[in-house]
Amino acid sequence: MKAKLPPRTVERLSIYRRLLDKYKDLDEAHIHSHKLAALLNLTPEQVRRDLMLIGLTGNHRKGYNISALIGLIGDTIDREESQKVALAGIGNLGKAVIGFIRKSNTRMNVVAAFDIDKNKVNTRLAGVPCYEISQAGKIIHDEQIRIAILTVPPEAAAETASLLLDSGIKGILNFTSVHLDVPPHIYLKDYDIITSLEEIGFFITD
Amino acid sequence: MKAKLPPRTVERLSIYRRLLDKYKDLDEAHIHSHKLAALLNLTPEQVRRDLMLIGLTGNHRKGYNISALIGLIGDTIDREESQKVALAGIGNLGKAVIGFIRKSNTRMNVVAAFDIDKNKVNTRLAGVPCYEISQAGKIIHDEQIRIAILTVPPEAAAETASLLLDSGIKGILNFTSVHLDVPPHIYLKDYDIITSLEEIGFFITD
DNA sequence: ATTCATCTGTTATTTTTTTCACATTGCAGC
DNA sequence: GCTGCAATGTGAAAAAAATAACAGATGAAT
Ligand SMILES: NC(=O)c1ccc[n+]([C@@H]2O[C@H](COP(=O)([O-])OP(=O)(O)OC[C@H]3O[C@@H](n4cnc5c(N)ncnc54)[C@H](O)[C@@H]3O)[C@@H](O)[C@H]2O)c1
Ligand SMILES: NC(=O)c1ccc[n+]([C@@H]2O[C@H](COP(=O)([O-])OP(=O)(O)OC[C@H]3O[C@@H](n4cnc5c(N)ncnc54)[C@H](O)[C@@H]3O)[C@@H](O)[C@H]2O)c1
Repeated sequence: MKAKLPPRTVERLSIYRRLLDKYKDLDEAHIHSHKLAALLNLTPEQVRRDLMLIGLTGNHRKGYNISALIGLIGDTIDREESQKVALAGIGNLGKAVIGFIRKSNTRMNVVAAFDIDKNKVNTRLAGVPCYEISQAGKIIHDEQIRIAILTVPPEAAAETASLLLDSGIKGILNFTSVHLDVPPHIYLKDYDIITSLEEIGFFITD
Repeated sequence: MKAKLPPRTVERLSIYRRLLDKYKDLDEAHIHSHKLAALLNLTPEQVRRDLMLIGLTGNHRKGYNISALIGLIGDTIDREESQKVALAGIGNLGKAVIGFIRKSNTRMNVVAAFDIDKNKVNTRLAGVPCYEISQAGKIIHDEQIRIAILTVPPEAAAETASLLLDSGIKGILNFTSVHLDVPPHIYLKDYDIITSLEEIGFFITD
């Protein structure tokens, strides 16, 4: 299991599942590659190849069975059980992110949030317990959390990241726009809205 | 001007500039391709190729002049003057995004925010005026805003997007996780944190 | 002034990703 | 039960992106 898949395919698989989760209750039990492609601005070939790579066989007439598809994507890209996620920095962005993940139907499970601000600790946010950042080491270790979301202010980014890594975090989603120097076995993903905006600005046509 | 550049290169150019903006005041006037690459987890060849594509010539011994680099990236990826951006949905995420863009040193300029909640309109957020969503059409048209950020609740996404497009918006950065059906000449960029997290979950190694 | 190590600029190569093309399959309708 | 249309599954081709390789440039050291 867990064959070597192209990163782009993994990304799209996650997107297929998110889209189809909304479809699975209503109307059809099956979907065609070209329908799925049209919904996501992809090509039908791309969709078929992705599904081929995970070994899903569609019906030549009816298309792909939606619940089989969702199930197999899960078997392919999810770990055994739901994965625990920690979040550091309960500001506007942190709150939005926690709320969003909680509302989404995903196996990513935010189980702890950390902040330095005493007013924010010992509360719950969308069901997630908030702790002092000083407790992060212990909690991440005890709960075996391996993924962290970093939404602290830029000044605190480097320091907080190294604390997280010392506690056993293996992957970081970094929103701080600060470059983090992480060892090669750590999976780091940066997201910066400015980059997205500038790309849009470059490619729009009047 | 504005040669046909690969999307990946445009993305990285934006990232180079954001990083180097922080460097330009202090220490060195020049930077080597391998230094820049190391700071961003890229290869030196990739950096050199990107800079070659925009016609930047480095000094064979000292590397690239940082201010020349910043200037040329601007000449390449920016439009004439700063670009106006509108934001719809002043919730937690919307507030975080406005604050972030305002603090960043970018030519992307958020000039209007819209919400349906009467308590939020006629205030200012990090200097950005907030209006009723019903005024969006007029303001976007009058101010000739062409880029919009969508941070309304999922239920309102489709409706708000079509309002924005009708008002003259050409590019949308969509955070709602709802699929938007836009005409082909509109540049749509979706961002979904769940996809990023699931990708991290798939690629981390224990 | 010359040597030399090091870095750039660019062509060539490899790898990755997407698209094409089409044989094969399954079902609806006759 | 055939027939034919409309899908899928997949090798092959093409395009895009990343990496390698190296000639030529430059300034530091002597
Ligand atoms: N990448 C993007 O697209 C994007 C968008 C918006 C914001 N951001 C960035 O995300 C971060 C958070 O933004 P925000 O608007 O939520 O800011 P915020 O100021 O509202 O929240 C920051 C939170 O971090 C807490 N904090 C401060 N130091 C800490 C520490 N050492 N350990 C733990 N918590 C600490 C603060 O108490 C606060 O609650 C900032 O770095 C901002 O630049 C990025
Ligand atoms: N993609 C991501 O990573 C990500 C992360 C967090 C949140 N989100 C999404 O972003 C959106 C906003 O999230 P949030 O946490 O800020 O939610 P929120 O509820 O705090 O804010 C939504 C805002 O939109 C306003 N609004 C509602 N209907 C509107 C309309 N028709 N026109 C204009 N404004 C309207 C509300 O008054 C509110 O101020 C949601 O769709 C959420 O799912 C996405």
